[in-house]
Amino acid sequence: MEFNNLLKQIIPSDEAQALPETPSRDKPAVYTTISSLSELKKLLKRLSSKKEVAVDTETTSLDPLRARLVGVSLSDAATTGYYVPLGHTGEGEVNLPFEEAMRELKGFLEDRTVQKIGQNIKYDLEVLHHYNVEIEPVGFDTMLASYVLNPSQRQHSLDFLALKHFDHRMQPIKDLIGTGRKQTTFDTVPVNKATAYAAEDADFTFRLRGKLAPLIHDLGLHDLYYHLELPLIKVLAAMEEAGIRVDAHYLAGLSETMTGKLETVMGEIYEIAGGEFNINSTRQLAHVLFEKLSLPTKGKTAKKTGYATDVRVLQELAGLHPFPQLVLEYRQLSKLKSTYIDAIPKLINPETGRVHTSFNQTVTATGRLSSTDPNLQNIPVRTEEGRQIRKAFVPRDDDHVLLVADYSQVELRILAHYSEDPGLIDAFRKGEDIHTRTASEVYGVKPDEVIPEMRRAAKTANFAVIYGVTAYGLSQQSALNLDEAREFIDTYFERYPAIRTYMDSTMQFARDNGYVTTLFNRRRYIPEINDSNHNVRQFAERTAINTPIQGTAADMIKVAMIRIHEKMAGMRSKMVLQVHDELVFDTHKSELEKVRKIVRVAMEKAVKLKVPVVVDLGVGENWLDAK
DNA sequence: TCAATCACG
DNA sequence: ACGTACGTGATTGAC
Repeated sequence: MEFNNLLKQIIPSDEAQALPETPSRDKPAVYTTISSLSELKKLLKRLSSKKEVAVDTETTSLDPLRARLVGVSLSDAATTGYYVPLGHTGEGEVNLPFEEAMRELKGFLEDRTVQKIGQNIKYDLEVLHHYNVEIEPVGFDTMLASYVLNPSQRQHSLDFLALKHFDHRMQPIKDLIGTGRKQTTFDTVPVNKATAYAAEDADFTFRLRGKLAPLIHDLGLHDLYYHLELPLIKVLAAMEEAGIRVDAHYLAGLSETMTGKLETVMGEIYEIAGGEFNINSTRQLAHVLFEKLSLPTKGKTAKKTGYATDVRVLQELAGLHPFPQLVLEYRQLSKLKSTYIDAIPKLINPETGRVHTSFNQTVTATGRLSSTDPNLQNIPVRTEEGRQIRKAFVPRDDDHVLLVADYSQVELRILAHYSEDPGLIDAFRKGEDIHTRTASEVYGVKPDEVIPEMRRAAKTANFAVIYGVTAYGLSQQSALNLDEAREFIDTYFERYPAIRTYMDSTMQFARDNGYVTTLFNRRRYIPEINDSNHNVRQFAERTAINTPIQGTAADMIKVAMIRIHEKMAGMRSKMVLQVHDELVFDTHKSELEKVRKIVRVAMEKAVKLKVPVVVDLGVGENWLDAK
């Protein structure tokens, strides 16, 4: 039921009259079940003369690659919607004949004269692709539009957007399929109820386009939206469909090894603790560390609910007692086992034998992608034990190899571009090792006199600048103490003076406008930049510094991905993963040189910066060896 | 559902 | 004198 009507029932009618009008109040929505093939043909014939039509699919699963199609809904005007039942399984339910109906729908969905509008249309693309149906052209995605308008907004669901933009409460899906253990699938929903639900989805998707498209235009987001984010949808859909092969047999072996190691470490831990306890429980662990063993505490947890036992604390305590080191080992091993070694094989799709992550395009505040189910953007690489897990990611068969391409120092190059700092630009133009150059500048020694310790400090400082440097933060991350960190930063800005100017002017822009932008005009609002609370304001300032840099890097790789996808059309090789500054390709051996060239050029020429953009390429029989 | 922890760029 | 790195997602325990 519509929200204003709900209110009308509980407040006096004269007050209800004062509520703002919405179209649905004036004109009740008409949602129609399409109950025969001839009706479908008639409808699609009428819709084929429209400029744009909203499309939505109803299925049996949130996972588009496992989902079976249950119905399709369409809308070509506010307050109207149509539902085409295809796979309802309830007793006495009437579906359209599947093959014939799909043939008609395919003709319409692939009719290039009609722009298709969707909400999270990547999902519908993947579902329909399973039935050999494309959606083209994709003219608008309401979820993606909402994200581009405000990437900090937590929700872009249709329910949320209908409430926000139309003050309308959508019918909850829970009302149809239930929740928890009693949850059913959409195919068991009676057709009449399905129509009310599904047609409403298409209706409000259509209406939202009318609201959001002008906003996209008004905020100068046209190019970002129509030439970057919207075309990326199909690229991501193809990557998700392709998936990556995982060697489950190898991981099973790793799991056995890990179990053995864990048992050994656990035994040693219980020995010292004088009895068994749950090492995973920070409360129980803190009890053992700080009461039984009387080790000194190193501060509270973030929310101050207890004493911290994180890696930094345990590393410090490791100098005093053998126990903390064992806990560190336990933590590392159990993390790898539960999060990766045992979890990933469960997500192998039995049909394809591969893992198909979901790349989310509407999550991050900066414009980056995120990856879930499983997250393939945080596969271990930093420790030796972790690297063994990377080896499990392999080419699809013996005719393929993995090709990895990653941007070299892309965020620092973007900083050089934005700040136009002469020293930073000079270093990149000469192809110098940027961290050695920084160490040489700050410590005042020749590059060949830079010792590893100096380079390490310089490297940390270079990252710190991108994050919005503070002396305290640098001292926590490096071997420098607070005073040394202060001095290091002072000297750093003496050597790279334009960086400080750039940081100041970025913060000033944020204070004046309430937002910052990337090179592609992606916008992130930072209202806290003028907050009266010092901490809140400083956090906002670091965000203001970091977002244009991280966000521009995200823009760049998205441009490259679209170009690469176009250039690789019809080839056997597939782009399969993106990890922020890295792309992974499952490459047919016969196409290796061609793919290499396409990828290098697309990535390096995605954006013209004032410094060279450099890409490192590697090839191997698994993800680790290819890097 | 939140907090703590830790995996990645 | 403030209290601090930027951006994510998954697992586990505790309530």
